[in-house]
Amino acid sequence: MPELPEVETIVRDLKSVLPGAKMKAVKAHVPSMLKVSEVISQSDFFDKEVLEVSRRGKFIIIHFEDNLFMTIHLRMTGRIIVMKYEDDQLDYERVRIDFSDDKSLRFCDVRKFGKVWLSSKKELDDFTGMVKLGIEPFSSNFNEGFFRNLLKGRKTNVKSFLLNQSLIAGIGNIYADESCFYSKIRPDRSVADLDENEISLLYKSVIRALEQGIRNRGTSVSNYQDAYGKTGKNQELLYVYGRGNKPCMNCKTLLTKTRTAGRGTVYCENCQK
DNA sequence: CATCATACCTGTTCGC
DNA sequence: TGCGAACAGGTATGAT
Repeated sequence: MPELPEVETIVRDLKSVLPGAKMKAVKAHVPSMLKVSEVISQSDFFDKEVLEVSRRGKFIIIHFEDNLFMTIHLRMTGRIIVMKYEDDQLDYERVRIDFSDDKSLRFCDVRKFGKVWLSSKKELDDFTGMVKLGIEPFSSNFNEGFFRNLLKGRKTNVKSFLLNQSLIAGIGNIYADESCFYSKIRPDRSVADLDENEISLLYKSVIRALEQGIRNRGTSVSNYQDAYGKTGKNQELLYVYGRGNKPCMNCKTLLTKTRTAGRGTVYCENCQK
């Protein structure tokens, strides 16, 4: 659920409220969800100012002065809310970080898959697992040629390829299915069978799907909300994700729901070849 | 190395 | 209506 567009939306929200604030306290209601690297302690962050907020794949990175970093991954049901300082604990609140200026960041997560890491800059990549991430879809290096080279020699199917974070960072189940529909390619096709035209179309479709998601402040299909607790609008623009057995918006054929790459996958048998 | 299956969780939906 | 099974999906891990 929270995929690149949802995380990007939250990061933009955080950029407008966190820089300049100083961390005052950290409280992990579920201790296993807060990981502190061995070379620092959480008290090192106290009174340190937030310099900037950024994103890498589906990771949220909060950069503090003195080269200290707080990294957050929402996994599937994670949510971040920035609110005024209050003592009330939110539903499924797992980690609470209080800042100066009456601000409080709450990390809520029904299923407890999400994580918060505290680390120095030096160990940031290895400690969080970000080191394994592939290219950013919106980096200038990610052009059609790069995409073609990524596919070269692989035998996996299109869906698995798109979901593999070590190749391209940020695509999840929603945008993978939508990208396949845009490019009229079945998700279970082998990438080795794609012709030049299809590769080109798939590349453009990935960018189009992610851009549209960001423009609409994310897809709220289950419980995704931005940092202010508001839902996105992209769910109104989905062609296939979550629409199994409903008519294709293009040809009215009932959409097929299957399992590919271990995920629920929806596509149109008529439109996608 | 590449690929695939499974575990991690818990609220929701489905089938009988 | 009630209850248990299946499902939801991002990623680390282990198996092949």
